[in-house]
Amino acid sequence: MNKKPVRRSSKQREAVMCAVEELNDHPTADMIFLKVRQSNPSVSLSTVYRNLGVLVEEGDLIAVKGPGSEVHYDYNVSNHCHIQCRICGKVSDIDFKPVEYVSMLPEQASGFHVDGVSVTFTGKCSQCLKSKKGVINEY
Amino acid sequence: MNKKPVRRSSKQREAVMCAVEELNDHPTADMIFLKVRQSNPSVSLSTVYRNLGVLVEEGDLIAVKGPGSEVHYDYNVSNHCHIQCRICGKVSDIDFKPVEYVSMLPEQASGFHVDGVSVTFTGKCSQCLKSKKGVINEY
DNA sequence: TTGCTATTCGGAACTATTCCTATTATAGGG
DNA sequence: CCCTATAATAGGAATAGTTCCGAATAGCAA
Repeated sequence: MNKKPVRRSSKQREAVMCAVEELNDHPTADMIFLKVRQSNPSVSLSTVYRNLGVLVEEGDLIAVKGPGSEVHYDYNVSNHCHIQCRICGKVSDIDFKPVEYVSMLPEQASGFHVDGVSVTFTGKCSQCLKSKKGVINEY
Repeated sequence: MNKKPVRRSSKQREAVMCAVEELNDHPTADMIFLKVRQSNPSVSLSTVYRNLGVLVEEGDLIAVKGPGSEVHYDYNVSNHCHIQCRICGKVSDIDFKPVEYVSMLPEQASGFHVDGVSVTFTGKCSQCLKSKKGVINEY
């Protein structure tokens, strides 16, 4: 029945969790990898990815997908949503509780069993409003 | 200053747009490619991608990103949102108008100039609720 | 028709992520 | 404290989805 494995602790997993908290700005896997490497140079990229997956599965992190191609990770697992800059890809928190809408919608969802919402705003951050670089992804 | 090119019509672009409409169920680039190939076997995958990009840019299509890794395309450009099945990846429309919330939020967005929202629900579709396959992406 | 350049095909390149394999580390008994 | 089962690791290969490139073609304005 494919039961989930018993979790064991590991230095690497702790280091990954730590890095996300210290970076404190919705880092990508690559940014986390670089951060972890600073204190723990032998950690591999695949270890970072595997542990991010585990931490998300355990509910210790949230994975945030926006218009860009990379996944960002958030250690703030409370009910809130995000905004991503179309130009630099930066992700910020917005204090808005989308989960209130979940309970409203299951019946409209044509046969789906609804278990989550992701509300992601897009726009341009204050820095990118000044400088005029190309857009990373125009939706 | 990187001004955008003058658009020309092309058989291929029309075929791509047609395919999205005919498939009528939030197809991915690959599904669109296969559909276009049926009537137009010489069209290349890169042409499909380029035209999807153009059509999205022109506002003729919407690109939908969910928990899966592929982008889905929607010819319904009206104000609504989506739900995606965690298991099979299927995307469906939900008749709910997220744009009403956009105007509420710019000031909370800490310096961002907000220009869009994407509200995507996740869950399990009726078909996948019966059969018990593995989840494509667990957030 | 001519000239400009947007568009095309086809495949190579790229990027983010996952998978693979041999090795190491962890935790729960005995 | 040692044994055993198996979770986790490093490192690199493999994959998937998408973008890029270059030479050839095609749309459109003059």
